[in-house]
Amino acid sequence: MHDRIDGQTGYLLVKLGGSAGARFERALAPLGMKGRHVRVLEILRNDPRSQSELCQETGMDRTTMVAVIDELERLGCVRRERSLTDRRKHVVSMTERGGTALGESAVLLTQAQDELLAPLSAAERDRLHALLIRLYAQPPDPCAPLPPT
Amino acid sequence: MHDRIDGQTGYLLVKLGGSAGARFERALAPLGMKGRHVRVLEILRNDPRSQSELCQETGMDRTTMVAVIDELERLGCVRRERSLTDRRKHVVSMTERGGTALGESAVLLTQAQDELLAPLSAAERDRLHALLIRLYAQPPDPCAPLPPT
DNA sequence: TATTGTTATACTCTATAACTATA
DNA sequence: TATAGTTATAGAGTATAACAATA
Repeated sequence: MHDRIDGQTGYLLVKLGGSAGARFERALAPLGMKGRHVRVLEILRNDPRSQSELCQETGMDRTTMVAVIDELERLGCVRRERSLTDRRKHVVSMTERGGTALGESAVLLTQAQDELLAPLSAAERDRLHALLIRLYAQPPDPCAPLPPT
Repeated sequence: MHDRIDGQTGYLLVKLGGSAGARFERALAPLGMKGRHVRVLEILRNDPRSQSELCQETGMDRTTMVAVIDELERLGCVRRERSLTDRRKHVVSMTERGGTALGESAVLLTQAQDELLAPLSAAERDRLHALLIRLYAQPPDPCAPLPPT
């Protein structure tokens, strides 16, 4: 009796998620970026988006998005322009420098993930991935209102 | 090429950890408690501890611990007393009411975990648990400096 | 001097409300 | 009137610095 919550699967997930998140943020620090910047750049890789579209796709608040785009602009990774068709909108597009930063971040993040998953064999990683996908795809309460990293 | 970070195992872990954490916090809300209160109560279940001992065992900052103990005291779950042997220390002990609250929280958290793991069979849950334990026990950078829930 | 607990303070992240300009 | 973006502001959560009491 008296199952301690600490040590159970759900809590392990919380703790590992937290430490994985911290690990990824640490990996990105040399670029002066955080996870949320990368997530925006990944969306912008193919096509420009308005800020509100970026909000919808990331789940971020629009006031947070203003700050994130400000920071990406300051880093030279992104450009803001008035939309010609709807002058209320800012079209955000990725610059060449943004593409470079995105590539660098992918390298750093992949490396950090490899370190994180180092204790597992390739087959075990695949099994873990498959199990997590199953959890993530859960229909009721589908992990929707996520604290965005 | 161009592996998107989104969708990879490490990022799944971050997202699932976040949503699992939110789920647990939501489950505890009816008790007026948060995860960190439960973690402290679990430690106090067997023996009283000083605040600094609680800090060591939880990884929480001592200023944060002051607030957490304040809140638990206000809920009547915990009692602060001067140590007789070292009058600098506050001995924190769990009250009967704290024990009741801990029991209730265990029920709520177990229920929340069952919902979280619902998509998996019992065997799959065991496999997931085993994989997470392996990751958690990782020697280099052992998930130590964790954002405490 | 060092440690325990405390307070005041600051910093990050996030969200709410109010404003502007456009539609 | 509704929407896009912005600003100011406030609320959690956490951490740093300074302080009082005690060792």
